[in-house]
Amino acid sequence: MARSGADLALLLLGGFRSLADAASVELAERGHEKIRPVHDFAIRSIDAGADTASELSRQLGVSKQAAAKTIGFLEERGYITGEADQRDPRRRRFTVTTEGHALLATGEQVFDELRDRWAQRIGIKELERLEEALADLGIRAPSRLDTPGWLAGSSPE
Amino acid sequence: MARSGADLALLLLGGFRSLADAASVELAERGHEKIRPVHDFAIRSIDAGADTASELSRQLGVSKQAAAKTIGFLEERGYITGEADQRDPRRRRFTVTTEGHALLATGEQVFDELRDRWAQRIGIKELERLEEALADLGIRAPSRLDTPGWLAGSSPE
DNA sequence: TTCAGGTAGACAACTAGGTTGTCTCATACT
DNA sequence: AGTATGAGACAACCTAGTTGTCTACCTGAA
Repeated sequence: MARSGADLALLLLGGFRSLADAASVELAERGHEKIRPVHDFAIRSIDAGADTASELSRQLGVSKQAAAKTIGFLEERGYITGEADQRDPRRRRFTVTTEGHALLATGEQVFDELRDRWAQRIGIKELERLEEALADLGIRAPSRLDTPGWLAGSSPE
Repeated sequence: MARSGADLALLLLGGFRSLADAASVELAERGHEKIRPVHDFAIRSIDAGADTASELSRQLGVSKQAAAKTIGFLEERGYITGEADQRDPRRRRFTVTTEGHALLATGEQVFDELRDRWAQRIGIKELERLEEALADLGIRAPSRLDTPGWLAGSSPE
């Protein structure tokens, strides 16, 4: 039973890590290796219209160079494909490939399966209650997943 | 309301980040800047007897070099102090200073205050229920807080 | 009593994933 | 036309870790 704030923080981190690590393994087994959340987010952003490096960097809140690196990785892996913009030759416009959409779908599926497994352990009602409590606390998806110093600036401390 | 596994993962991460970021700010305001969780863990380990770099590295599950860096930081900040071992001149033995214990106490306090704030928002019963649900899922403190690839290998994907 | 093996800690070089600054070049406003 | 703005690339750097190699020293066994 957690009684201290630090324990609560560790429970939340542990819960996330538990899901994340399991998902990582699952994804690798299904042919998607070395995928990080930022890749998923990037693909979604591109799909949603952030189809240039600069625009993606704004969407993800990282530097243009970081976005360019991510794009490089995704293109190399075949999740997105790029070609020069007709109207503005400076730009390269990217689109999500079938492979990219498959990654998104697989990722969703993997997480849903993990959630189902949790529901079996503590009951769907209890799980929904947990989700609701967190939502009630106004928790939202972090704008950035990483950030040097995200752990750096904080935590079980 | 979260219905997908990915959302659940983001809620947990968001919850942790929310606590962690707030704690970071609080700690800095109370005179402890640039403190990371690993520092807290390291100090506790040293206090518990892992008083050399090598032993600390084993306790924290990182390389000796990483442990040595952490020790260097903590010593420079005055949280720990070291002196040569009488019996084995290779070793430097470290002890936690008053300052170090103060950091631990402040950290605990900060997290407890943040938890109290959450309790006020959703009620202590609901919060305890959340904690219990996570505990029932067998969630435990991650053995390592960081690990290149902790997010790297996984997540909202 | 010597000597082999293991351990402590330091140094160097490397990796990953970001950062900032500077540059070129092309578009778009005035 | 001319200037401001934005795209993308390059280089250099940062942080927090890694591995490999080295010396110095302890310890236990022949």
